Amino acid sequence: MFKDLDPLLHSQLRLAVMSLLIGVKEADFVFLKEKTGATAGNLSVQIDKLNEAGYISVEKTFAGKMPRTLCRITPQGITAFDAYVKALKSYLNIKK
Amino acid sequence: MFKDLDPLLHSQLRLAVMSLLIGVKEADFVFLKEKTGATAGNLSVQIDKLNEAGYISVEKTFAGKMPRTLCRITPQGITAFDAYVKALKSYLNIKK
DNA sequence: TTATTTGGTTTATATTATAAACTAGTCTAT
DNA sequence: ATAGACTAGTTTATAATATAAACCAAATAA
Repeated sequence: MFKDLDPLLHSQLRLAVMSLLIGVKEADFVFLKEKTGATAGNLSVQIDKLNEAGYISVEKTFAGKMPRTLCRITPQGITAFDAYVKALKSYLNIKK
Repeated sequence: MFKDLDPLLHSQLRLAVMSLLIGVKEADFVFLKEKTGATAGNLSVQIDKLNEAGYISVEKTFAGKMPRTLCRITPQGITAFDAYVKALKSYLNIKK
Protein backbone atom coordinates (compact mmCIF):
# COMPACT_ATOMS: atom_id res chain seq x y z
CA MET A 1 0.00 0.00 0.00
CA PHE A 2 2.45 2.63 1.21
CA LYS A 3 6.10 2.19 0.45
CA ASP A 4 8.61 3.13 3.14
CA LEU A 5 10.20 6.53 2.74
CA ASP A 6 13.98 6.54 3.03
CA PRO A 7 14.48 8.59 6.20
CA LEU A 8 17.73 9.98 4.86
CA LEU A 9 15.88 11.64 2.04
CA HIS A 10 12.71 12.42 3.94
CA SER A 11 14.20 15.59 5.35
CA GLN A 12 13.54 18.99 3.89
CA LEU A 13 17.12 20.15 3.68
CA ARG A 14 18.69 16.87 2.56
CA LEU A 15 16.00 16.50 -0.07
CA ALA A 16 16.67 20.01 -1.33
CA VAL A 17 20.39 19.29 -1.55
CA MET A 18 19.78 16.09 -3.47
CA SER A 19 17.31 17.84 -5.70
CA LEU A 20 19.91 20.47 -6.55
CA LEU A 21 22.69 17.98 -7.07
CA ILE A 22 20.68 15.72 -9.30
CA GLY A 23 20.41 18.42 -11.92
CA VAL A 24 24.01 19.48 -11.96
CA LYS A 25 27.50 18.02 -12.27
CA GLU A 26 28.69 19.46 -8.98
CA ALA A 27 27.88 22.22 -6.53
CA ASP A 28 29.80 23.83 -3.73
CA PHE A 29 28.82 24.57 -0.16
CA VAL A 30 28.10 28.23 -0.77
CA PHE A 31 25.87 27.50 -3.73
CA LEU A 32 23.91 24.91 -1.79
CA LYS A 33 23.62 27.26 1.15
CA GLU A 34 22.25 30.06 -1.01
CA LYS A 35 19.83 27.91 -2.95
CA THR A 36 18.46 26.11 0.07
CA GLY A 37 18.50 29.07 2.43
CA ALA A 38 19.87 26.83 5.16
CA THR A 39 22.22 27.89 7.90
CA ALA A 40 25.81 26.80 7.42
CA GLY A 41 25.71 24.53 10.47
CA ASN A 42 22.62 22.72 9.37
CA LEU A 43 23.92 22.32 5.85
CA SER A 44 27.25 21.01 7.08
CA VAL A 45 25.56 18.34 9.17
CA GLN A 46 23.21 17.25 6.40
CA ILE A 47 25.99 17.10 3.82
CA ASP A 48 27.89 14.83 6.19
CA LYS A 49 24.93 12.51 6.49
CA LEU A 50 24.42 12.27 2.76
CA ASN A 51 28.12 11.68 2.32
CA GLU A 52 28.25 8.96 4.96
CA ALA A 53 25.27 7.29 3.32
CA GLY A 54 27.15 7.30 0.03
CA TYR A 55 24.48 9.41 -1.63
CA ILE A 56 26.91 12.18 -2.44
CA SER A 57 30.67 12.57 -2.61
CA VAL A 58 32.43 15.50 -1.04
CA GLU A 59 35.69 16.97 -2.20
CA LYS A 60 37.50 19.63 -0.23
CA THR A 61 39.50 21.91 -2.45
CA PHE A 62 40.62 25.51 -2.54
CA ALA A 63 39.43 28.31 -4.77
CA GLY A 64 42.48 30.46 -4.64
CA LYS A 65 43.17 30.60 -0.93
CA MET A 66 39.64 30.05 0.22
CA PRO A 67 38.35 26.61 1.12
CA ARG A 68 35.76 25.17 -1.19
CA THR A 69 33.63 22.12 -0.55
CA LEU A 70 32.43 20.44 -3.70
CA CYS A 71 29.51 18.02 -3.66
CA ARG A 72 28.40 15.58 -6.30
CA ILE A 73 25.58 13.09 -6.32
CA THR A 74 26.67 9.46 -6.67
CA PRO A 75 24.97 6.73 -8.74
CA GLN A 76 23.79 5.30 -5.44
CA GLY A 77 22.33 8.68 -4.57
CA ILE A 78 20.49 8.88 -7.86
CA THR A 79 19.02 5.43 -7.31
CA ALA A 80 17.94 6.36 -3.80
CA PHE A 81 16.40 9.61 -4.97
CA ASP A 82 14.45 7.88 -7.71
CA ALA A 83 13.21 5.26 -5.27
CA TYR A 84 12.18 7.98 -2.85
CA VAL A 85 10.19 9.81 -5.50
CA LYS A 86 8.53 6.59 -6.52
CA ALA A 87 7.65 5.77 -2.92
CA LEU A 88 6.28 9.24 -2.33
CA LYS A 89 3.89 8.85 -5.20
CA SER A 90 2.17 6.05 -3.33
CA TYR A 91 1.18 8.69 -0.78
CA LEU A 92 0.30 11.50 -3.13
CA ASN A 93 -1.56 9.72 -5.89
CA ILE A 94 0.12 11.96 -8.40
CA LYS A 95 -1.19 11.11 -11.81
CA LYS A 96 1.47 9.61 -14.06
CA MET B 1 13.14 27.94 -5.18
CA PHE B 2 12.11 25.37 -2.60
CA LYS B 3 8.80 25.81 -0.84
CA ASP B 4 8.61 24.95 2.85
CA LEU B 5 7.17 21.56 3.63
CA ASP B 6 4.45 21.60 6.28
CA PRO B 7 6.14 19.64 9.08
CA LEU B 8 2.80 18.26 10.18
CA LEU B 9 2.42 16.50 6.86
CA HIS B 10 6.07 15.73 6.29
CA SER B 11 5.84 12.62 8.41
CA GLN B 12 5.43 9.18 6.94
CA LEU B 13 2.57 8.07 9.12
CA ARG B 14 0.63 11.32 9.19
CA LEU B 15 0.99 11.61 5.44
CA ALA B 16 -0.30 8.06 5.00
CA VAL B 17 -3.29 8.82 7.20
CA MET B 18 -4.09 11.96 5.25
CA SER B 19 -3.61 10.13 2.00
CA LEU B 20 -6.11 7.51 3.09
CA LEU B 21 -8.61 10.02 4.42
CA ILE B 22 -8.52 12.21 1.36
CA GLY B 23 -9.97 9.42 -0.73
CA VAL B 24 -12.77 8.42 1.57
CA LYS B 25 -15.65 9.89 3.52
CA GLU B 26 -14.44 8.55 6.82
CA ALA B 27 -12.20 5.86 8.26
CA ASP B 28 -11.87 4.32 11.68
CA PHE B 29 -8.83 3.66 13.82
CA VAL B 30 -8.68 -0.03 12.99
CA PHE B 31 -8.85 0.60 9.26
CA LEU B 32 -6.11 3.22 9.41
CA LYS B 33 -3.99 0.94 11.53
CA GLU B 34 -4.33 -1.91 9.07
CA LYS B 35 -3.72 0.16 5.98
CA THR B 36 -0.74 2.01 7.37
CA GLY B 37 0.77 -0.91 9.27
CA ALA B 38 1.45 1.43 12.18
CA THR B 39 1.41 0.46 15.82
CA ALA B 40 -1.66 1.57 17.74
CA GLY B 41 0.36 3.89 19.94
CA ASN B 42 2.01 5.67 17.09
CA LEU B 43 -1.25 5.99 15.22
CA SER B 44 -3.01 7.36 18.27
CA VAL B 45 -0.39 10.07 18.72
CA GLN B 46 -0.38 11.08 15.07
CA ILE B 47 -4.16 11.18 14.86
CA ASP B 48 -4.12 13.52 17.84
CA LYS B 49 -1.67 15.83 16.12
CA LEU B 50 -3.68 15.96 12.93
CA ASN B 51 -6.78 16.58 14.95
CA GLU B 52 -5.21 19.37 17.00
CA ALA B 53 -4.01 20.97 13.78
CA GLY B 54 -7.56 20.90 12.46
CA TYR B 55 -6.57 18.73 9.52
CA ILE B 56 -8.91 15.95 10.53
CA SER B 57 -11.90 15.60 12.81
CA VAL B 58 -12.21 12.75 15.22
CA GLU B 59 -15.46 11.29 16.43
CA LYS B 60 -15.56 8.70 19.17
CA THR B 61 -18.52 6.42 18.82
CA PHE B 62 -19.46 2.85 19.58
CA ALA B 63 -19.94 -0.02 17.20
CA GLY B 64 -22.22 -2.12 19.30
CA LYS B 65 -20.39 -2.17 22.59
CA MET B 66 -16.92 -1.66 21.21
CA PRO B 67 -15.35 1.78 20.95
CA ARG B 68 -14.83 3.13 17.51
CA THR B 69 -12.79 6.16 16.55
CA LEU B 70 -13.89 7.74 13.32
CA CYS B 71 -11.66 10.12 11.40
CA ARG B 72 -12.51 12.49 8.62
CA ILE B 73 -10.39 14.96 6.73
CA THR B 74 -11.47 18.59 7.07
CA PRO B 75 -11.53 21.24 4.35
CA GLN B 76 -8.50 22.74 6.08
CA GLY B 77 -6.82 19.35 5.87
CA ILE B 78 -7.51 19.08 2.18
CA THR B 79 -6.06 22.52 1.58
CA ALA B 80 -2.97 21.67 3.60
CA PHE B 81 -2.52 18.38 1.80
CA ASP B 82 -2.81 20.03 -1.61
CA ALA B 83 -0.30 22.69 -0.59
CA TYR B 84 2.06 20.01 0.65
CA VAL B 85 1.90 18.11 -2.60
CA LYS B 86 2.49 21.30 -4.52
CA ALA B 87 5.47 22.19 -2.33
CA LEU B 88 6.93 18.72 -2.71
CA LYS B 89 6.92 19.04 -6.45
CA SER B 90 9.42 21.86 -6.15
CA TYR B 91 11.82 19.26 -4.78
CA LEU B 92 11.00 16.41 -7.10
CA ASN B 93 10.62 18.11 -10.43
CA ILE B 94 7.72 15.85 -11.21
CA LYS B 95 6.56 16.59 -14.72
CA LYS B 96 3.11 18.14 -15.05
C1' DT C 1 -13.73 -17.14 36.94
C1' DT C 2 -9.75 -16.40 34.52
C1' DA C 3 -7.74 -15.63 30.30
C1' DT C 4 -7.53 -13.35 25.91
C1' DT C 5 -8.69 -9.97 22.67
C1' DT C 6 -10.07 -5.42 21.19
C1' DG C 7 -9.45 -0.69 20.85
C1' DG C 8 -7.28 2.26 22.15
C1' DT C 9 -3.99 6.02 25.46
C1' DT C 10 0.06 7.36 28.00
C1' DT C 11 4.79 7.44 28.72
C1' DA C 12 9.56 6.69 27.80
C1' DT C 13 13.30 6.61 24.60
C1' DA C 14 15.98 7.24 20.81
C1' DT C 15 16.59 9.90 16.69
C1' DT C 16 16.36 14.25 14.16
C1' DA C 17 16.54 18.69 12.76
C1' DT C 18 18.23 22.94 13.68
C1' DA C 19 20.57 26.93 15.33
C1' DA C 20 24.04 28.80 18.26
C1' DA C 21 28.60 28.94 19.28
C1' DC C 22 32.92 28.25 17.72
C1' DT C 23 37.32 27.71 14.60
C1' DA C 24 40.64 28.79 11.16
C1' DG C 25 42.01 31.48 7.94
C1' DT C 26 41.49 35.72 4.62
C1' DC C 27 40.79 40.41 3.34
C1' DT C 28 40.50 45.37 4.29
C1' DA C 29 41.53 49.65 6.34
C1' DT C 30 44.34 52.33 9.29
C1' DA D 1 51.29 45.42 11.55
C1' DT D 2 47.26 44.86 13.73
C1' DA D 3 42.41 45.39 14.53
C1' DG D 4 38.10 44.38 12.69
C1' DA D 5 35.11 42.30 9.64
C1' DC D 6 34.22 38.60 6.54
C1' DT D 7 34.33 33.75 4.49
C1' DA D 8 33.75 29.01 4.75
C1' DG D 9 32.90 26.08 7.16
C1' DT D 10 32.60 22.47 11.93
C1' DT D 11 31.16 21.21 16.50
C1' DT D 12 28.02 21.19 20.09
C1' DA D 13 23.76 21.97 22.49
C1' DT D 14 18.85 21.97 22.43
C1' DA D 15 14.37 21.38 21.19
C1' DA D 16 11.16 18.78 18.55
C1' DT D 17 9.81 14.22 16.48
C1' DA D 18 8.83 9.72 15.63
C1' DT D 19 8.14 5.50 17.53
C1' DA D 20 7.44 1.58 20.37
C1' DA D 21 6.74 -0.22 24.89
C1' DA D 22 3.92 -0.30 28.61
C1' DC D 23 -0.35 0.35 30.16
C1' DC D 24 -5.70 0.48 30.69
C1' DA D 25 -10.66 -0.57 30.46
C1' DA D 26 -14.13 -3.09 28.54
C1' DA D 27 -15.72 -7.09 25.88
C1' DT D 28 -15.62 -11.77 24.65
C1' DA D 29 -14.07 -16.68 25.03
C1' DA D 30 -12.78 -20.76 27.61
